[in-house]
Amino acid sequence: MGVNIGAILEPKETSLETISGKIVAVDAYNTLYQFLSIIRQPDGTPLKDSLGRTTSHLSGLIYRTTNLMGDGIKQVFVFDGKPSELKAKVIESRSERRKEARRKWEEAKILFPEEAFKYAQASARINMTMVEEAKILLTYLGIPCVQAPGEGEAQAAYMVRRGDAEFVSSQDYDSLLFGAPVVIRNLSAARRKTTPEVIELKELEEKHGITREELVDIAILVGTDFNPGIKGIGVKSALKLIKEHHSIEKLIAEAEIEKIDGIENYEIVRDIFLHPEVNESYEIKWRTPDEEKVKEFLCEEHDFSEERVSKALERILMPKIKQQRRIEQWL
DNA sequence: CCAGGGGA
DNA sequence: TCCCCTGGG
Repeated sequence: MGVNIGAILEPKETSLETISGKIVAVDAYNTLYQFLSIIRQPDGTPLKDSLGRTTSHLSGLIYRTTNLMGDGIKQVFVFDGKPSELKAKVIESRSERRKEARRKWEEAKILFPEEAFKYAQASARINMTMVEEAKILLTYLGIPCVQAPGEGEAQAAYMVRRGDAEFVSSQDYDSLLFGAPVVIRNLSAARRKTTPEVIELKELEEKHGITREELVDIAILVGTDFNPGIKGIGVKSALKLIKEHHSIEKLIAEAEIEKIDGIENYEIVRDIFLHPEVNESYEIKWRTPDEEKVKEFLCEEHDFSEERVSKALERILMPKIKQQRRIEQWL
């Protein structure tokens, strides 16, 4: 998933307190996928309501969003639009991979139960219903949703560039290529073990002495969702090549690479990252959460525990009053 | 993933 | 308070 440039990045640890009061543009698809693949029983079965409908994505959403809201973090969810036709190959191969994983999952459930979970994870797929349900829940929570015409990460990056948000929240790095100044990873509830970390585009450029255009060319050499990349070239060697030659054109001209298999369409891919299609007239507005609607949707329709949902909602309606009391007592 | 309880 | 574990839907 996404582009594999992690090895040349140096994420900096941060904290929820640092992010408090700031706006985060959340890569919705990435987040939902994460929930769907991880929130499962040991045998790989996702959470389901009494009618057998999957609810893992809703469970993840309600608890995390309310936790972050309680910590004073504002979220706007950005949803994917139509995928580029160049993604057809990737989509096809992912679909194949999932089919194979599903088969292995069924097999493992009987023969190697301890392996079942990982195959279930690999077979996870976000469908249209899940996306619609997520939008409904977020709307009831008063969290704005922005629809991208194309790539959600491109839209989120644009929103940060415009100053409408401070970070893109995603586990993938693609939004850096789309020009997001700051990406935040591991944004989750406070008591998790993993700490949130930020990657700044400017720092990355300065550290390696490259421009974003060059970074995009590095990614193309390695492989993106829009092209396979050159076999045998990882991010380290791609960085070295581009630092030396500055562009794929020159790299080819100077005959440094023998075959261009896997990067034939590099000009188009480059254009996708540098000039993506975005919606410029979105509206971001936070509303007061509709407690009753949230409870109706989650508890009545999807069998969530009313006690748990109420507690989650309390976090947004009384955000961190405890802390204030403690300070008052001290004074 | 997150909630909540139990034990150190 | 922290860590670990189990269940959540």
